[in-house]
Amino acid sequence: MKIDPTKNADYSAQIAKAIRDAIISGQLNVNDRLPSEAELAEQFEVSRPTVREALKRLAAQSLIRTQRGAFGGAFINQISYEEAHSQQITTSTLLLSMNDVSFDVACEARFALERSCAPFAAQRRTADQLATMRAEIHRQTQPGLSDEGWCASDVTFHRALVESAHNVILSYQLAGAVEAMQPLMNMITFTARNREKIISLHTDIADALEQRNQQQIEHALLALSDYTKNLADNVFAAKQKNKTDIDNQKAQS
Amino acid sequence: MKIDPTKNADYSAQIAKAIRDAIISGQLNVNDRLPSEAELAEQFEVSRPTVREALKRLAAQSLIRTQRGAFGGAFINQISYEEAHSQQITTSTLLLSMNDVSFDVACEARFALERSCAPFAAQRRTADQLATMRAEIHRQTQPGLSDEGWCASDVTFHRALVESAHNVILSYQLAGAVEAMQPLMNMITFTARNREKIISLHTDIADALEQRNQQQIEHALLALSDYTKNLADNVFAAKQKNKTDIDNQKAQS
DNA sequence: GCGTTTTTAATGTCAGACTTTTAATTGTCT
DNA sequence: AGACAATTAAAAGTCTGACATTAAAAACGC
Repeated sequence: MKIDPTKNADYSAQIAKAIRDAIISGQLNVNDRLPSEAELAEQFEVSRPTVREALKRLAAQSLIRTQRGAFGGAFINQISYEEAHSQQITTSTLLLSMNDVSFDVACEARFALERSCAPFAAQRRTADQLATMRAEIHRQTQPGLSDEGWCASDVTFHRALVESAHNVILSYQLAGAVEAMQPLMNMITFTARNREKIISLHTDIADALEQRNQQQIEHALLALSDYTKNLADNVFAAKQKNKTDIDNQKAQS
Repeated sequence: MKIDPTKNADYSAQIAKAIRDAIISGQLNVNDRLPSEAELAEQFEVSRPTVREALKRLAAQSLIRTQRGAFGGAFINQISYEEAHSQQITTSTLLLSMNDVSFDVACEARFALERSCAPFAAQRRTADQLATMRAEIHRQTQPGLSDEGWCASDVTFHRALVESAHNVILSYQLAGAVEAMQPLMNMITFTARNREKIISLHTDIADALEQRNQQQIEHALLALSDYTKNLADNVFAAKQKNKTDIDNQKAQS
C-alpha cells in the first residue's frame, strides 16, 4: 500500500486511491483505524497537509470518518444505505441537470425501473405502505396544495411503492430514479399537468397494489409514464410555438 | 454562498457543502471557474489549506476539476456518464461488501433491474449487440476459460443486453447492478455452477432477443435468476453442513 | 508576422507552529 | 474502595509563510 511513484498525478489523489483500493480489496476492514496523519505522512514520504487532502477525498465519499482527540484518527466507515442513497441521488441529479438528457429517455428509464418493483410489491406490500399511498393520494386532492407540496407528496407516494417491494437493494438502486428524476419531471410538467388525471392514475396503482395484481400495477405505471411523456411533449410543443411566434414577429419588424 | 457560521463542523466540510449546494442549485454552471484558492480563503475567512481540503472533497466527487498555471483554477465539471457509472459501481460494491446483504435479496434486485430493459431491448437491439452476446456465449464454451475470464465475459454479455435497450439513463442505473453484483455472485457461486447450464440460459436470452420477444427475454432472465439463487442455496447448505460436521467432530473428541 | 523568451498567476507541496478535542491516567477526597 | 476532579497526551483541525511547478499570456527579437 506504500506504492507512490513519481507519476504525473497529485500525491493526494494517488494516496487517496491507494487507501481506497485497500478498502475495496478488503485489506482494510470496517472500523479499522488508519495510521495517524503524521504516520501516514512518514509512510508515503509527503507532508501532513498532503495526507490530509487525501483523507478529505475519502471522507467526501464516506469511506472514512475522523475523530479528534487521543485515540482518535481516521476509521474505515461502514457505508450505510442512507449514505449510499443520498450519494446516488446527488449523482443522478447532477447527471441529469448537466447532460440535457431527453425527457423521453429519462421518463422511460424512470418508469421502467419502477415497474421492476411490481412483482415483489404485489406479493409483499403491507397495509402500512398502502395506507401511506392512500394518505398521499388524499393529500393530493386538497385544492390548497402548493406545487412543492405536490412534488413532495408525489415522491412519498412512489417511494412507498418502491419500499413495498421489501428489497433494500432495489430501494437503493431506485432512489436515484424516484427522488432525482421525479422532481425534475414535476418541474418541467407542472404548468401543463392535470392533477385529477394523475390522482386517478395514482388511485389505479394503489387499487392494483391492494388487490396484489402485478399486471395491473405495471399497466397503471405504464399509463402514468405515457401521460407524463405526453405532458412533456405538449410543454415542448408550446415552447416551440412560442419561439416561432417571436421569430415571426422579429422577421416582420 | 459566503455563509460560514461557527457551527460544530469542520470548516472544510462547510465550505465544500456551500459550493456543492451552489452547483446543484444552478448558481454555478458547468465550466464556470471558481475564485482562486487565495480569494476563496479570503471570502470564507479561513486559510488556504482549509479551502484546499474543501476543494479536494469536491474533486473526489468529480464536481470540480483543477488546472494549474496562470488562468488555471477550479472549474465546475460536467459529470460524464462514465464518471457517474464508475461512482455508481464503487458505491454499490462497497454497499454490498460492507453490509452482508442476503444473496437472495441482491440476486432478486439484480435480475429485476435487468428485466426492466427487456421491452426496450426487444424493440431496439441492433445486430451488433446481438453479435457481442453471441461472441461472449462462444467464449464461454471454451474449456480453457479461467474463472476470471468467465466472470468478465459474463459481465460483457449482460452489459450488451443492457446497452441494447438504448437508454443512457437505464444503462447508468444498471451499471451498479450488473458490474458490481455480477462479480460478487460469480465469486460466491463459482464452485457450484454448471457452465453448460448457464450457457444454455444465455443462449435462450440471445435467441429471445434475436426474435425481439420481450416475454421470452423476461422468462429467460427469470430462469437465470432462479438458477443462480438455487446455486447459492446449495453453496450455503454445503457450508452449513461442513460447519456442523466439524462441530460434531469437536463434540466427539 | 512568427517563433522564442519572459512574466505572471495559478495550483501543488512543504515545514513548523498553535488550538481544540477527547480519552486515559493520575490524584484526591469521602 | 469507590467516586469525582485535575492532569496529561495523542490526535485532528487550523494557520502562516514559504517554495516548486505549470501553463497561459505578454513581451521580445528576428
